Amino acid sequence: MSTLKDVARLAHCHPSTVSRALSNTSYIHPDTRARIMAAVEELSYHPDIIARGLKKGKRHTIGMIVPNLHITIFDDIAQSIDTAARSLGYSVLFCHTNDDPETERECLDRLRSGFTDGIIIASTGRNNSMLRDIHSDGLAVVQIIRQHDDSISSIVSDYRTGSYNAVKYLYAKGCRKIALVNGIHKGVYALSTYRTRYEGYVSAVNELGLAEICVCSGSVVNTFEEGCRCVGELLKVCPDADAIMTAVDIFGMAALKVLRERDIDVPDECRVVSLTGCLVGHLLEKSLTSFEIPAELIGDTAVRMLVDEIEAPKDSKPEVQNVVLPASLSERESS
Amino acid sequence: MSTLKDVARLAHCHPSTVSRALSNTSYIHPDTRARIMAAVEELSYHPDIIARGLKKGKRHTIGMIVPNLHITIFDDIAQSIDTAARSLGYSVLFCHTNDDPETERECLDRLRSGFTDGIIIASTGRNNSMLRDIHSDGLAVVQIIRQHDDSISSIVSDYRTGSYNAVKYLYAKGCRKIALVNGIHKGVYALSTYRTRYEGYVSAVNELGLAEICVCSGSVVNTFEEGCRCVGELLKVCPDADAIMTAVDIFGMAALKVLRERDIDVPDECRVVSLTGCLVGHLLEKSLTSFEIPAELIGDTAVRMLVDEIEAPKDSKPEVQNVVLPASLSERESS
DNA sequence: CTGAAAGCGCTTACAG
DNA sequence: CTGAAAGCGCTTACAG
Repeated sequence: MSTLKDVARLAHCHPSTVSRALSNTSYIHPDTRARIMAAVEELSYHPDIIARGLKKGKRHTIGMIVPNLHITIFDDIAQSIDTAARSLGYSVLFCHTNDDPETERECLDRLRSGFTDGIIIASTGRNNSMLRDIHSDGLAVVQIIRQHDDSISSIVSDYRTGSYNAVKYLYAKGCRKIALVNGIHKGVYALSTYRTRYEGYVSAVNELGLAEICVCSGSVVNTFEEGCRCVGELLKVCPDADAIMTAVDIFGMAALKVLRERDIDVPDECRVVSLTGCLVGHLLEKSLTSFEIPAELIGDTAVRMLVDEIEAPKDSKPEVQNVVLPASLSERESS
Repeated sequence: MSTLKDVARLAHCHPSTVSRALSNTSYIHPDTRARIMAAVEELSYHPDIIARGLKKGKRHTIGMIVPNLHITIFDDIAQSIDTAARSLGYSVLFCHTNDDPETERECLDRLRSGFTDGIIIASTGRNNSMLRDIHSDGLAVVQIIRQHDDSISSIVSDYRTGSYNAVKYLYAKGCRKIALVNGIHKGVYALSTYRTRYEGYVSAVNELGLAEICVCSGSVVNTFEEGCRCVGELLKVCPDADAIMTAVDIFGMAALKVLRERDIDVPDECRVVSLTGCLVGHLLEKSLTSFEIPAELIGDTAVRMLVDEIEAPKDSKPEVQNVVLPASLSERESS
């Protein structure tokens, strides 16, 4: 690992001259420049961007905190954040929390300690005051997928309308016993994504004069097994449900699995729709109708908003923005 | 963002004293310590770990370069790397390459520029000399899943044996027309993971006196669509194949899909086995028999090996280690 | 027990 | 056009 000094020594000039030559920040005599370039080559010198950041007060790194990658929308989001960040000259620090507030706190603690210029987070909502702290301490923050704090920018999808529309869509297909398998939507562990989906569902169902049939997960992490359990419970309560809406794809996959085991034909006897399309839906043997949340756009926009905030001069930070993107229906075999 | 200096000013002492108090590196008078702690609290001071690293020559950050998260084993590996790194006090910088050598080069260039103490990479194999350069420059490096360079530690699975065993397994089930849908296994874009699988397949097939039926993907990134195309081609060449082995799960899913479209019953008329289990297999409507590669163990071990190398004193770096882990058969509905 | 100084690898006014 | 100095936020011998 050679340093500026090493290059300077080899090129017979001052480190500051090397710095200037490499950053193209002032005119350098061609001979000097040539000697410097030769030395850089010879030592295969790579400037230490972090040390540069120390001086400039920038790290060129953003933190990304997501719950979990496995068959969730977050794997796509993570990739699009990485791509967008790289194109703007930023690196991304990856943390996953499994939606455990304690882990989340740990991640935030690290990221605030000089590692990043800003943070993109899909949070549990249980460390809001810490997040505000970090934000007012000078780090840029953008919430994605879940908005827990009005004072911090966010970019989410309109889950309520998605859910509402899903009921209407299924009703139009002739379904009259439309069930919802949801994430946790009440109590301390409730997430707004599930609460709003529940509300959208209830309002549509009431409007149409249908019965409310809803099973809510008992686990913070949405697993396949928990999905199977919920669908099983649902079919106990309402064995002749003719439609199942699931909050997330992995629950949708659980529904397809359980219905197949019970020899209930999809979609003829029971239709299945997922409210969070994460690209897995169209790969399934029986493909899953989903409301696709625009993962790539969310990642992309989040990075753009974050970097805008990071790079704005201290006295003219951009205003808090709360972006809401619609989900779009992808109709497939399951409905 | 308050600094050591701010704390010192408020606590009426020297910054170096604050530093010592916080790092517990020498005895501090209780009164002084109390004043310091109060100041830290009041300013909600968080030490800048990166600046600390500058002085100490450590970043406490590792880079992770993977091809692609989406329905691959890399989402599990990424999570386990994150978990293991965090537990050892390291953060992880995330990059994905889509197996594009140019992107990979870009990622390596960033990571070597002072961002990390070491790199975990599932590489394309087309930037080996750069990787060696980085390694001899003093950064720790560990290869995962794909080993392209003997001089750098690695941790992979025994793909050849996995593939060989899969043929034997299918033969024992009565299959006699066993096909392989592989990733790119020859030419400049070939990866050893696919080459060795091909070799294992060929040697088993020869041993058993069966015909070789192999279709190889034409795309660097293993997509569902390409999988479908390959399976389609395979069924043209050999319409009565009674077993399909696929290099990766997403090809396995493609096989299930195409066979269903053609009304070929799985497993009665044709069995399907994936050679890279990535946890998606058991979530499918018709679950997918897979050779499970121990993703968690790989991530975990990779971090441990990397950190060992990072933290070893300069004159006693650990020897190059090439770890090979077996894949284990998870028998499911598709076979 | 604690202060003052030097230094990690860089950048950037300030001179000349 | 380029050198010398100061400084980013921290740590750590060295004194006292």
